Amino acid sequence: MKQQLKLSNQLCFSFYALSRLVTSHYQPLLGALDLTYPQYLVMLALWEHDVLSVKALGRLLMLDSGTLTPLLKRLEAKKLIKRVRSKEDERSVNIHLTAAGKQLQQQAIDIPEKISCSMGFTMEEFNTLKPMIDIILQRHTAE
Amino acid sequence: MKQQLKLSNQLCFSFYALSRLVTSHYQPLLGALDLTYPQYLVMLALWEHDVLSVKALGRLLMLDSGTLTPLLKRLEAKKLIKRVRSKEDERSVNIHLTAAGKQLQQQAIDIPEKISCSMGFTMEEFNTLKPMIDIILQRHTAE
DNA sequence: TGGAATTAAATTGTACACAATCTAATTTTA
DNA sequence: TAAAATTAGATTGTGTACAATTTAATTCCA
Repeated sequence: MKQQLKLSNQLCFSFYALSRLVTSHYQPLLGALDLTYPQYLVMLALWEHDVLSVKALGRLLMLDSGTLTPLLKRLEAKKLIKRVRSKEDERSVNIHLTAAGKQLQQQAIDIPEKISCSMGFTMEEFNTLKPMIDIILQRHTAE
Repeated sequence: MKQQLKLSNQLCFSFYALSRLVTSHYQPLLGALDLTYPQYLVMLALWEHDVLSVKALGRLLMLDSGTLTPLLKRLEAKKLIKRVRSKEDERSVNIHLTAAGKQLQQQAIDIPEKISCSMGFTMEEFNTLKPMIDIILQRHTAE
């Protein structure tokens, strides 16, 4: 196998390994809040937007209803959110935070700093990786 | 939530979204070979090393036996590999390629180029991202 | 040397991911 | 406006991930 093609593979593997490494660093912090990483992402989105349809959540997190529906049911079982079918469009389901869901934000407030610390990101890494990766993501999102 | 802390979150989310985006680009190519992306990674490792213990595979791919054992059973069911308990150490299981497993490499030979093309990676992205991410991975692997 | 500690896989259980399909509601358009 | 097409979620089925535990084999070491 040609060297260049092999390296290209490894870049994709690096993304895959890095994603799992990052998630593993969240685990002890999120475990204390009884959240998984994808559940935390949903909570982050709701803390920012307050109410979101399943479709809007899916667009933000790039996840489909096959992933979100059971995840949202688990968050509802924990009393952090409420799923309310929209009156204007009965196909749509709106996700609301409960009081407990809103309060959880206080316990999550220092997670980003702890993760950054735990991962040991440098300023240079942050400033280089974030824009470069987001450009790649945008290339395949906008159409 | 402070701006800087929020951005740190989003960097981790970018990693998570990018990893899934990359995998989705492999899917149509690997589907033709009846492989998933993690199965393809195992095959890549075996094409390079010929024989590997489950432990060695786990070290290379950063996956544990809870993930690998069922995955390897599926590859064995497809007749691409053989699982052979080691004679020297009966705790260990060595993974061998079958003739079919070796031959599959020919059908996979152009996947890296197609992925690079499909993802639209630039030289600059490749040359910046690969070393930077691998340094982050190494920080948390070596101890 | 023989019991304690360690190690390698396998197993169990929970939670994503995602393709494919289904159902019900809404929009399009002939 | 009524049938066709589209849309939003839910469901089904397969395959990871990974924590926690178990089993069997090996190594340590008192």
